[in-house]
Amino acid sequence: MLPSSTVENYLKALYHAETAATDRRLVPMGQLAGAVGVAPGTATTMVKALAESGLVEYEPYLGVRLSSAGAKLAALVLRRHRLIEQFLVEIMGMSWAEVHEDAEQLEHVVSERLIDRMDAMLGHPSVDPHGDPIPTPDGAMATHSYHSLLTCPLQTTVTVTRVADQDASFLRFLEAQELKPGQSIEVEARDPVADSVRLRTGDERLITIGTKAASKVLIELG
Amino acid sequence: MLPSSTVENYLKALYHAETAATDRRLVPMGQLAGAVGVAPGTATTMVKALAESGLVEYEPYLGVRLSSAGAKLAALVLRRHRLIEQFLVEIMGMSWAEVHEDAEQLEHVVSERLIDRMDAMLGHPSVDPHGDPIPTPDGAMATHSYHSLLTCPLQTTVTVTRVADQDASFLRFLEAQELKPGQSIEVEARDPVADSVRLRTGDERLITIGTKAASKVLIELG
DNA sequence: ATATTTGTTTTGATGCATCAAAATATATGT
DNA sequence: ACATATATTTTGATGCATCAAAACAAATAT
Repeated sequence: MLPSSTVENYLKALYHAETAATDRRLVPMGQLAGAVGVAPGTATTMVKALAESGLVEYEPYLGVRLSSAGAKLAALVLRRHRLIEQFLVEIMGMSWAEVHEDAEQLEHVVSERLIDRMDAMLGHPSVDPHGDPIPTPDGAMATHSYHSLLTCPLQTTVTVTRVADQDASFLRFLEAQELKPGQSIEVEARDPVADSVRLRTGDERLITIGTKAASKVLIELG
Repeated sequence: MLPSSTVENYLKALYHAETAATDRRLVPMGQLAGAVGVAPGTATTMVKALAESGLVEYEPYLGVRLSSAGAKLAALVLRRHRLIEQFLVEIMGMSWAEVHEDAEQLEHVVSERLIDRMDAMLGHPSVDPHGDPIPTPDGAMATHSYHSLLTCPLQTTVTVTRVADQDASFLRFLEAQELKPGQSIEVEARDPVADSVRLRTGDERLITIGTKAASKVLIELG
């Protein structure tokens, strides 16, 4: 009855695809297949099985979306993943850049008991090291909507609160540039032609990053 | 190239079967199948595949034994298992009675990085919470030979050093009776007819346990 | 020594997750 | 609107791990 790692991974990928999209359309098969890392036909087959179990709604040729049961399950996988990341960083002293792959494996095998223990040791955190919100045990997740370095006001002090990318080298870059969640910065200027954003960091250094990178750094004002 | 959880479980079961036996004969298929929890035919099939990969030596109808490569791999799985158990008890404050199943799952997915980190946090322990020795990263394991409460001298203070059973209720019993590794006791008397062993615990309580249970409590003198 | 019991291997099949390539449907360009 | 390009589904097959039951071998009993 309990879903296999494979099922959990499909649901997680769908969850990410759905929340990454601005509108709430169906996720096309190709995109899902790409996210999970399988051939398109494999995703079709799997999605039909998931629809059979009531975890997704599938519209042939159009795409797929999570059912409420599927969304809840996805949230619980995300809860495990994010608590594990927080644990690896806070308790085990690992770098936020290197915990993703470990969490990716562990999330499918940790027992509820163990997750509860981690949660308690961490003081029931609401976000993980990347600022991603940690769903509650019943699958509810705070859905804050953020500004990014691309959309926030200029010349205003803002605080990095979340980083929407798990790539290790990008995370190491942010760490080196003092752009981890919690740190304060200011956007000096944006240059659409140069496709760049200029920042003043907390320690008054000026750095310039591309807009794609800037869009992944989410902030809140103040 | 890396062995599946299934392979790791077969090797682990073989390792346990081989070290549990006093002589060093082949492990019969039925026993292996039972230990792994599969039908006999399944074990035969799997063992032939393992032999193909050079991890075991297989003698049809007689049984199977680990090759040196297989023994090394088994030791590394045991290393992961035991470090995880020690971690769950020492760092996460879980009970020694409840960590086995969690470790059973985690041992197949923890990365080397994570295991090394645990090892360091624990100060490179040589035994786990049950007193089982932890193999080194190159697969070497201290093979101490122990007395048990069945074989040790009477009226002599001994120290519990290892418990050769992972059953949660047995472990809880030992804990309640102050018979965990490290605690000092004395064997008062043995009664072969009653199939029992009478003990005086550290706090001078007298308790009587069966010989089967007594044989699982390993001790050293002093 | 032969029959019976016990243990092992073989056989044929199943479920899950996957792929490549063929077939089909949808979208796009001019 | 039609040809072309792109995306999706089907089809047929594969690998791994498993089972049940039939066939077979080894040990045991009388």
